[in-house]
Amino acid sequence: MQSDSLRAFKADIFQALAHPTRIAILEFLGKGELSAGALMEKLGMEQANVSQHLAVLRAKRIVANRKAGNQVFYSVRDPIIGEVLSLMRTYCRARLKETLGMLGETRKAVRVQ
Amino acid sequence: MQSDSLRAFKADIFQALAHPTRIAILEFLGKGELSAGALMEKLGMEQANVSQHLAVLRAKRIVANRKAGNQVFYSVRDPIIGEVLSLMRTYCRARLKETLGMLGETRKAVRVQ
DNA sequence: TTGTAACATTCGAATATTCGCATGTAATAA
DNA sequence: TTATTACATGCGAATATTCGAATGTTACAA
Repeated sequence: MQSDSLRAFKADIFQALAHPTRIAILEFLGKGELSAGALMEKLGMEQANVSQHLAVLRAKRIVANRKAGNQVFYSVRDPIIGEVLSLMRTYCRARLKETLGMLGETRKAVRVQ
Repeated sequence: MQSDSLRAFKADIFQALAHPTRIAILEFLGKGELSAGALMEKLGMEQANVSQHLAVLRAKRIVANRKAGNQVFYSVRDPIIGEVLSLMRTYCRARLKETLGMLGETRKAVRVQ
């Protein structure tokens, strides 16, 4: 049986992944290390906002940060996170496809009417 | 490039997984269909609370429900969810082990002092 | 020293989540 | 019909998350 504290830990990590901006950050970082400024540009969002989301990912130790002079470079600590995101992408694509398929059936039904 | 709506969808699913009780529910359902009452017993929680968490999982279409007379049986719609949880378990176990290891190092360091 | 670029943090308002408690509903038994 | 079992839902308080706006901090250049 699984301990409650392990479940709490998992829930904490899922919570950290439960935001579109943080998912985007982790997807960008999956291709390699990036500075906070580069992430900000790629995301097209406010600097403070990106920094706040990075703080969430740092607090949960999902990303590591390396200072290089003026800049701070971020990277994903464990590649398993990338696998989790990849699996979730597969899942969501299948669900969306299913939903669109259902819409198609509805259209057909309406047309037949 | 990935669409924002796909990321929002993923974030929504992660949000649904971001609670210890819902993780426990999905782990129990991973072994097979269970009634709401059986889940309540296994979880040792209030009926209304379990029902609320089931409502969250239903709203995101992560679980299916089948009425049989007086009871409602729940099941996980897509086995990928089980894979996501399994991967996250691997991740969290590694992180916890790492943390415990660091504590060990600290003890050693203190001892050496 | 002063200035500036690159990030981080704090604060407050808006919003969302979670829980206990009470109540509602559907199926069935008496 | 009335009662009971098995779930679901509505409500309100406590708590957490999120964002923009303002302010700090650190490294380095002038």
